[in-house]
Amino acid sequence: MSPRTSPLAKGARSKHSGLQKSAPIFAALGDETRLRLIAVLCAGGALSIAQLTAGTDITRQAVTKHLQVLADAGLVHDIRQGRERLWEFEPTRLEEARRSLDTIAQQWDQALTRLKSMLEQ
Amino acid sequence: MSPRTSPLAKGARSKHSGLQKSAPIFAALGDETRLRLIAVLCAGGALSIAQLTAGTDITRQAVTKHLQVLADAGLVHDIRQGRERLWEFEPTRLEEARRSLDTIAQQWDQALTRLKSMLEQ
DNA sequence: GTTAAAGGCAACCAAATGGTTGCGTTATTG
DNA sequence: CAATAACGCAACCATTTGGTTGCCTTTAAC
Repeated sequence: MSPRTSPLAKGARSKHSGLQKSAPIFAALGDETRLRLIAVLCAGGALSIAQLTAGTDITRQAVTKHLQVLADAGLVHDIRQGRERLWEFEPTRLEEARRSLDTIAQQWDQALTRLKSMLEQ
Repeated sequence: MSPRTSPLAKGARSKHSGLQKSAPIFAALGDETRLRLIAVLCAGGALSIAQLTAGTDITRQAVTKHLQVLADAGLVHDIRQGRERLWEFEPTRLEEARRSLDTIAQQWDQALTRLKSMLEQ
């Protein structure tokens, strides 16, 4: 039997190298509170920390931390304005994440197509 | 001044309720190793734990744990076969995640459109 | 029927995460 | 200028996470 080549070997891995870059974006999206913040921000424009905290059951500090995580992932950015700090949604990185999921879905479809054509022979 | 209603209040939140459901999926995707596993699985069909471990610098146990996380999120499933346990990609939940990102992007576009039309008046 | 491969279980570990509280700073507002 | 609103900083905490090691079980191969 020919020794099965490992699918995760360096060579094979480099083909998918674009994907791993978006792991931090997904990680930032992988929290209910942060998803809620994103949803609110992308619907309502620039909001202050106090505004974003009102109506939640967590502390302002917790919200600040979540916003920082989102900012590190490039999903939001802040605008200093007087004694307030307004936060705004940033769509660029989200598009990256969308393209990543599209890539995966495409590869899956291709694999299915290949499998199908092999079965038809 | 009318008291600014909190954007995260229960009423406003229920409008976006579909989103929070996909937080666990994003969390599962939010790790480089797991993204790599997904990429390999969606390209190569069903693979065993040993195969998935070969070529990585982490332990078989670590891979097992990652696969379990992906399975909990519904992104992969396993097939017992003899002494092996084959893992396969499951596209359903990934589609959910895609739709979530689409929803966010849509809402952002709508917000921009509204803003634009307000500025034009 | 041994031997070796594939995997499961469980304990353990360090670091990251999600959250809190307390207190200090900056900027409005009256 | 005094009061207060909005925020920053830092310490602290429990839990989760990503990973390891050691050992046991199951299954295939010879």
